[in-house]
Amino acid sequence: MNIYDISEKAGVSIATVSRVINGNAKVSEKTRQKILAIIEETGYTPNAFARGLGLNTMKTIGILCADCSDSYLASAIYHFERELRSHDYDVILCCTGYEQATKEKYLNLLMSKHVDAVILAGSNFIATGTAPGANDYIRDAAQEIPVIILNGFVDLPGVYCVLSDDMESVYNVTKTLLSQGATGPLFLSRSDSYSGLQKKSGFIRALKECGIKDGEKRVLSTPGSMEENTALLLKKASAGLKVDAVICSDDELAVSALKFAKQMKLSIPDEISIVGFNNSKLSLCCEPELTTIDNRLAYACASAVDLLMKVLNGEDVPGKLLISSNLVTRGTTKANS
Amino acid sequence: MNIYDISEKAGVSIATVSRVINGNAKVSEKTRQKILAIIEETGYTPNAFARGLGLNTMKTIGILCADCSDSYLASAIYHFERELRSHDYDVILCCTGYEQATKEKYLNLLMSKHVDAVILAGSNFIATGTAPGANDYIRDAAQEIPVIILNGFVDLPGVYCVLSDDMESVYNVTKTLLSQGATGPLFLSRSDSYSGLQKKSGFIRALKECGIKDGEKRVLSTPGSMEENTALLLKKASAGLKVDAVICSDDELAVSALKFAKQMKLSIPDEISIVGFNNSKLSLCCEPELTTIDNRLAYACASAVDLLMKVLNGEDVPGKLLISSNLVTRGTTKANS
DNA sequence: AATATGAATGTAAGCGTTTACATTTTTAGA
DNA sequence: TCTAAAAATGTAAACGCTTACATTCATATT
Repeated sequence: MNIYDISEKAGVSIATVSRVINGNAKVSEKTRQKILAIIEETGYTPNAFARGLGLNTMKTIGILCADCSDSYLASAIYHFERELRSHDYDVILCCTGYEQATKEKYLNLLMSKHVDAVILAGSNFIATGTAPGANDYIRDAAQEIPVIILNGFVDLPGVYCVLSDDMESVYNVTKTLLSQGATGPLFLSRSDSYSGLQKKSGFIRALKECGIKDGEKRVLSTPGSMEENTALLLKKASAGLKVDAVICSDDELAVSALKFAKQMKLSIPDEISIVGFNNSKLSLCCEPELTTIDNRLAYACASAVDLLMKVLNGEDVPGKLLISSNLVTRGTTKANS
Repeated sequence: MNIYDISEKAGVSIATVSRVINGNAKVSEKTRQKILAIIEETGYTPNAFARGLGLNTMKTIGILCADCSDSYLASAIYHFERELRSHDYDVILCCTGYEQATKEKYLNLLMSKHVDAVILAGSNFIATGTAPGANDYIRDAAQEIPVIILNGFVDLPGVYCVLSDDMESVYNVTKTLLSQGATGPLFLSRSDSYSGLQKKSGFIRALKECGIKDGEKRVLSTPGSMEENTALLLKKASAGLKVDAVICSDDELAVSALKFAKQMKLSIPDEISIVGFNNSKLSLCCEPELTTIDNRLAYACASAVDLLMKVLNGEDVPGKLLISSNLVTRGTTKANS
């Protein structure tokens, strides 16, 4: 069943059928109805390949993420998909893992499939080290199609970044904890991703303003499993590091901190405060429930798609969009007076 | 940059270039190398649409899931994507939500994009009620392309189901709990999905074998949020229902049960045992950590993709593949003697 | 050296659309 | 009623590939 079959049944040319399908050219109401009826009746759907060949677009957006089983990224993908589909775009998904070479490979793969744009979900796509040209693969891609980055920032033409103001939110919550009397604040982070660095610098700035100089020493980067994280905290504490407030770069780390506090028999939040990040489901599963920074992912994703649609429409948009976060105060911090 | 450019540079015909690209026909080693060098040098990638048009396949599998932010489904998608990509297939993702009409709509949409097969991730794609023809949309799709169902079963030609043996695993764990002396077992479930029903029947069978007749009364279906679930349990308990063992159809429900136990000041696992399902990250975040049924999702997904590849190769494969689960015993049940 | 055979390569049709341009039909104004 | 302009429709080329079939070239056999 192809466009010729339809045109034959309708007694018109394929051009007319095509025009009805695409709805962008004039067709008399009578023939339009007739053709629509036949399409309906036969269940005809245009061949997407042929269409793509002709138009050189397939209304498809590529999403790259390191690991879509990560709850944060999974949520991001969920929101992206919903938003994009509401604009009639398909989503092709690519989980790259965390290796640079793989990221580049899959980005190129998506490019070769002629996606209309690509979304890099997660700040890990941005190299933060000093390796020169580590972000070239993004620059190259952006020369051909729009590139959207969620929670990362690089200043390149054709790259549009949507990020939560992590620095600000960590700064604020740290200030709050310090003002509540904390003297042993700690920042627990997973890696030096772009957003990790942002958060860290917010933390350090807050410390500095309160007269704590060697903030760097109060930043802990930790590799992996919940157990390891808890163990690391225990080790530091037994080595004499005072800990009465832990700000974490995600909720899972906060759970590690929670376990640490329980093992140290510290009462929460009186003797120790804990703050998570992302307001994930996890934050509701703990005892007590986690105070956490809600970076409004759904809103960020919707904004990103909005922005992308404008770009695809040729409108002028800024290369950077900052989304403000909310602190959700629950059981692991003192109520603010 | 297209195949003509390459053929010109190489001084051969486009057919030869095509043969080199596809590697399925004989080309002399000398020309092959020459062409490969030019492809490498120019960075040429074949146009996927044109290719699709010619082959009527785009090496793309559609994955339908209700909600990819659900941690179980997110993991499933992650594993599917990895496996499929290792076979050089792309994944186009579709989150349908839980409404029947939307599921059908998106399935049709994927069909119209000429995906090579479609994976329905999650038992919620199977109607368990008595509505006649509720699964017709699956039957129709399966007439055109292979349909893989994860954790659901319908007996239809062209439909291949990969499921964990939920009935068996719930039966086993229930028996164990009963043998450990539980007299107030409860099955906590989210809805009457296919796998929900399987689990339920395993529970009831175990009860029956131990002389508990009205097993149905010990099955609780609960709608939604963690709070509501906990509240429901509290209500039942205060209405006099004895509860000393809760088997849950997912880990999140188990967390609700955990909260219930804590509020009732029941000691875990001495006065109450709790069993979750899926062995998700959540199960490690609780205090104590959850005993949970590991349905070996990664293995199931890999098996499903294996099976799919065979189907696409025209090999004969069974329509049902059962994956056995493992009980992971942690802090919420007594160690088995 | 002539021929048969098989390997390597080329030619051209086809895949199902979109769309610029050409043609026909309709409409409106005189 | 005739004509000019506008609207509707048709024709055919293009998109970039795959592949059946045709052709050329190399090799082995006699």
